[in-house]
Amino acid sequence: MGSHYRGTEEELRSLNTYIKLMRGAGSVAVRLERRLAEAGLTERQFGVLETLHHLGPLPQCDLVKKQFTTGGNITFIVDNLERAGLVERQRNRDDRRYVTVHLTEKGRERIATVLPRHVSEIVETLSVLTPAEQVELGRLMKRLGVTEETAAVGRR
Amino acid sequence: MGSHYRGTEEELRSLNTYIKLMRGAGSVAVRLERRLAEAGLTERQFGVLETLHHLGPLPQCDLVKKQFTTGGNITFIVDNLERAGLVERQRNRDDRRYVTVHLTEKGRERIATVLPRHVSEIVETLSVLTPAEQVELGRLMKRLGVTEETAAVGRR
DNA sequence: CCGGAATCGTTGAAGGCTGAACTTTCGGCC
DNA sequence: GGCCGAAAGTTCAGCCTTCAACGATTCCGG
Repeated sequence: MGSHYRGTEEELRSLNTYIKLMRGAGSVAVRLERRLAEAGLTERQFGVLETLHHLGPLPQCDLVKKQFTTGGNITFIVDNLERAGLVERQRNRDDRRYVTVHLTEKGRERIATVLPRHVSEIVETLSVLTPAEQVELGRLMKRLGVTEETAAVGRR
Repeated sequence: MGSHYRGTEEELRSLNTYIKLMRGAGSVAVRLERRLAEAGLTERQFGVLETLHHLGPLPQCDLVKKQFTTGGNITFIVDNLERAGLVERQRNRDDRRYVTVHLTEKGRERIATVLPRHVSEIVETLSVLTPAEQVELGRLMKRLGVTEETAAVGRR
């Protein structure tokens, strides 16, 4: 759809914005994922660790809501984090349907070192925009994000 | 990283913008992918068809550059498009390393019906912003996208 | 108290993406 | 001409994601 679509002015403007939006967001995402990969974490894995870090142990259903993903996916992610020794599962005693996920000591250390680095990477990435521009970008993107029932996904 | 990160004002601002950026971009992408799926196309498949539609037959290496993806991925995408009868491969006679991909009649029909629908979906999605806001968003995202060698990806 | 409905988590199939190793083919340099 | 390196595609293993089907557990209305 690059530049060669013949259409109305409105269409060309929208397409142009759309392309830049997707390319830019992809560029930012790839850059951050690359840094996380160096620490042996997926973006989603990082998200789960970070949520547990700030909110404490949570059942998987809560992680589903926080991470905007599916139950099967959380099972998969927690499987991998557990295999890496970063979290542990614990069946809830009161309501045996729930499985509480909590950080291990290793998980706490990992997120404690990765989080600050990740934050500064984000700051650095966005530093090509002035503070006012960042606020404006946030405002515009929020309007785009709230569209109807499109709840899913925080990456891609 | 939702709202509970303690840091400098700069960090909080950047994180806030980052969250909204990813959520918004994801929301837009999911919405559009859903519509393409109804037509039996992946976003990447659509991208390849659309490129061939506008530029004519191309070797796969050119598709790699246009679609910002990897060689293995293009092979995979073209495999699927070929299996669906939408494109055909043709080994180049002058330089037998190249494989030229061209649309079939079925592929031409498919892209001819899907493209306009996709464009209007984009227009509708972006219509929550005023024309001026769209231009501004494009300007900001372009600055974010051009960062260094981060060439990859047009989605996520 | 009991049976259906809802919730939580798991599983497996299917699809897509990446990166690295590999084959084939071509170009250039001696 | 012959060899080396570069380029185009392919293949494969590994990972991530979704979706639908399923078992386990709890809730709730009658």
